[in-house]
Amino acid sequence: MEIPKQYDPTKSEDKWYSHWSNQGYFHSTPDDREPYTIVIPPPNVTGVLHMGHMLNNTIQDVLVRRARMQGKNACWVPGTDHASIATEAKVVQKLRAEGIKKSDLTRPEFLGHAMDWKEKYGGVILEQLKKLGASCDWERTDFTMNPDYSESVIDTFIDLYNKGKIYRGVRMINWDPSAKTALSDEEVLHKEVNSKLYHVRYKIEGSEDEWLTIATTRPETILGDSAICVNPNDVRYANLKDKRAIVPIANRSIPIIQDEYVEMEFGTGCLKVTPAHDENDYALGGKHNLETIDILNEDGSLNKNGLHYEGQDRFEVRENISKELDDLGYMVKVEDHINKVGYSERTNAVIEPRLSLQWFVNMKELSKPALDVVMDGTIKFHPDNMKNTYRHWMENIKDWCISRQLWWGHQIPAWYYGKGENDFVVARTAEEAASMATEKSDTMITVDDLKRDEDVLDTWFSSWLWPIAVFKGLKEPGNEDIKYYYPTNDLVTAPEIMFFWVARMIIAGLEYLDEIPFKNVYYTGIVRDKLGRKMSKSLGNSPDPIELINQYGADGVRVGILISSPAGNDLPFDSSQCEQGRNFSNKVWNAFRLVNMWEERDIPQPEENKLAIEWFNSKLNAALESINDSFDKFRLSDALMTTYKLVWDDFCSWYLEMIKPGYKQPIDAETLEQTKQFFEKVLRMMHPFTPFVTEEIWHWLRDRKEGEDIIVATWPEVEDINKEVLTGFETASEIISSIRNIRKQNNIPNKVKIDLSVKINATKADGFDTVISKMGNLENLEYVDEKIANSFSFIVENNEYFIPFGEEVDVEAEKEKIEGELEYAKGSLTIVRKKLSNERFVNNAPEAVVASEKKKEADALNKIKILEEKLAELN
RNA sequence: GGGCUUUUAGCUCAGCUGGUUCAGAGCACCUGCCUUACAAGCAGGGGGUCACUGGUUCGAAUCCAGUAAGGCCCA
Repeated sequence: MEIPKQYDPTKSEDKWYSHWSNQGYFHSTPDDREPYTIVIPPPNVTGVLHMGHMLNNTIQDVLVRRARMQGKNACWVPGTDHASIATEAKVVQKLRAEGIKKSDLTRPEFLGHAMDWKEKYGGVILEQLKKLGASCDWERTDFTMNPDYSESVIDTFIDLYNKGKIYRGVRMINWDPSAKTALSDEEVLHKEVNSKLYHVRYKIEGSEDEWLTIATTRPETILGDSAICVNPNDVRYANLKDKRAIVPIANRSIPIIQDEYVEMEFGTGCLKVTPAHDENDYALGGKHNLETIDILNEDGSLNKNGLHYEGQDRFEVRENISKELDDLGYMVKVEDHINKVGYSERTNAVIEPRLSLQWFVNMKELSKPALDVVMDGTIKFHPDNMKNTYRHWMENIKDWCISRQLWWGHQIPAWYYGKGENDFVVARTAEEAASMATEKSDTMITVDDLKRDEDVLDTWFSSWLWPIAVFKGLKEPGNEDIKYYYPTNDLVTAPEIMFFWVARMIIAGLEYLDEIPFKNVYYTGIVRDKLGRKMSKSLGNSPDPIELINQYGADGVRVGILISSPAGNDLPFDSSQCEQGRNFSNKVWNAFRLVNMWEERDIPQPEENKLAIEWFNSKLNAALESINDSFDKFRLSDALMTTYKLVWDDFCSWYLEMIKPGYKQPIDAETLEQTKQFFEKVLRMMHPFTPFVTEEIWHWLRDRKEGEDIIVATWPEVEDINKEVLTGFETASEIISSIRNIRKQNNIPNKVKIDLSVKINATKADGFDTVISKMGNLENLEYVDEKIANSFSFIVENNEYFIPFGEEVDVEAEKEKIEGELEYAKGSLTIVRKKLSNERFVNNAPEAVVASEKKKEADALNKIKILEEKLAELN
């Protein structure tokens, strides 16, 4: 059968993926084997696969496939999260396009639309993962709003509430005026922006023409001012004590207070205090008992406290009011200023600090044990230094705002029966709530009297249960799955998810199962483009992963993405890396074509083949040992690079060339069999990285029975490594390279056979002569006692090698070359002698080091002698 | 402003407890080759004051201090 010269991924990828799937290799059920479990960081249902997912899931698949081959019961649980804000925004947008307003729908109607949307689009990303080769257990695919999962989320809320770890209260929260919901601190991104610092003067109450000047970046909030604050140590403003100022435009009188909180150096040293719209001001307001004047509506426009600006957007007002202040003579000056502004992670709207009644999780107590298990190494972070960031956050943890003013999500199970702040109960069902409310209020309350909290829970309040909930560990405590698979082994995620998710999963795991959720956390880097920018949808600088797969094959992309992505380091991505990956597949494919075309014959095994086999066996095992070590340390790109070099350099460039029979010549049976076994081993080692091409070749290489697939083949064991053979080969390869060099420099074609004479000066190195003969295409290899006149020569380990001159030889060029080498040898001699003449070195350095320097000296002297003789001969 | 972290070849990175893996790898680049598995290839080659300054040491890319420039997180 004709086998194409180039490997075509499109012919094998879908075929093998469905084969694996049909054979049930991805599915796991508990048994006697050691489990190896990964839960996928659930991608967002609104998402499409981007390069970050590619990186993340390639890593997980590599880990899972290797574990499976190691005989572990590998289970990779996939799924998605419901992504409250993002999904609700998408659905609202879609409905709007159809002419439907969310406000015209009832909650159940809206949720119906949202669920339809999820059914239609929510699985896209999981389908895309299949293209990548992800060996997830699809039968276990979960979703954070599946009925069982949802019950666990609600139960958790109720439980934490009953334990007093969830409370409801008025706090300053992050308000997203676009999504019209509260956000947690983690969902706010702070960006540095060019803005302005407005210097505005306020008249001192009761004075003729006495003023104070404040500096603010937000002049629109002036209408919500309830005080001016100065530092009591600020002599400039000592005269303002106990006075009052008049807010411009609003013409309200406000107190001038003193507090050391104010930085004297910043701005003018006078701070306007707006307790309703700034976290720090809110604290000051509480301390000094100030009025709280809220000037904003939930959509970011001004309310009636905004006076004639009512209804205008906050940013319009900023423009307009600064003009008005200027017109009225209040604006002293406007300076350029760089400050940090918070943006909504999801909608990119500028966040408003807003005073609001929300639900919170008290994090102080919960976080303590979660900090400990990371610091004491019970859970390992890769890279390790991520621990520092984790500790810093955990030690400064704030309460977690978990309510969101949205419909898509888990509706908070709180039921209100009255107007009072505490007139509510937390319960699973309305009926339960009614009886609890009756008891609490001491009056008869029915289901009809109750109003359920409108809000839903933060999506992360459900994803933090992921490693437990996918195994129904809360719904059916102690079931087979949770006992077997939990704690999971490794979690692979991005560093920015550490607080959103990693920390909270650890908290939930310890709180509910009294056990960590995973043993290792591998933090991937951020995928960046060539210019170092983070790949993002908005920049449009991210290649479409599916396109890449079509172009280079899934294997090629997997290699391309892993070849330079050490844990925790950013991954500067360039599609040329995928090209390298594609080339790698092709290389192996062609190695297979070579082996495949050899004709087996019952002939004696040549000496050089025996040696080649012995050498490659040691080489492979040495590489395997190093690859295993890299895997253990989660250094996947190192593991891949070692594999890559083993396959390309050692297996293809050296081993196959060493045993390759002459053109149309047969190969002995023993060598062929051994070679196939080697091939199978390297394929197995490659398989986690390049699953498709290895499965394809695996089946070409031999006839396989049902179930003999590489995906379930065993990971090779490290066997004997013969160090002597390895060093012997090193020397031989140096000799072969030197021969090739001489050929090249003197235009001796590779086809032309040449003679090589060897003069042993030191120890005779190795038994690689047959290999050298073959690889150097030698006619004769002989040992001599005297130098060979009229020959090219080179030195390896103090032994001299001679290749007789052909007819036309440039003696001058040869002399020049030798002079160059001589120069170099003399140079190294002076360096070594300088070292050895330093008494303190000789006296203080360890013996071994001194001895090695002495050997260097001897070697250099020897080399100089040989070269000088050679030169004399040429003259 | 606080914490963490990085700086080694054109690019991306290794380099463990200071000294024979000490200046390395892959890619890119240059020069030959369409040699019979592979031009998605083969054989060669060039390229680095290890950010800077000082210190410790017989000896520093490696340890210490400072400086500079980047990155991340938090305020």
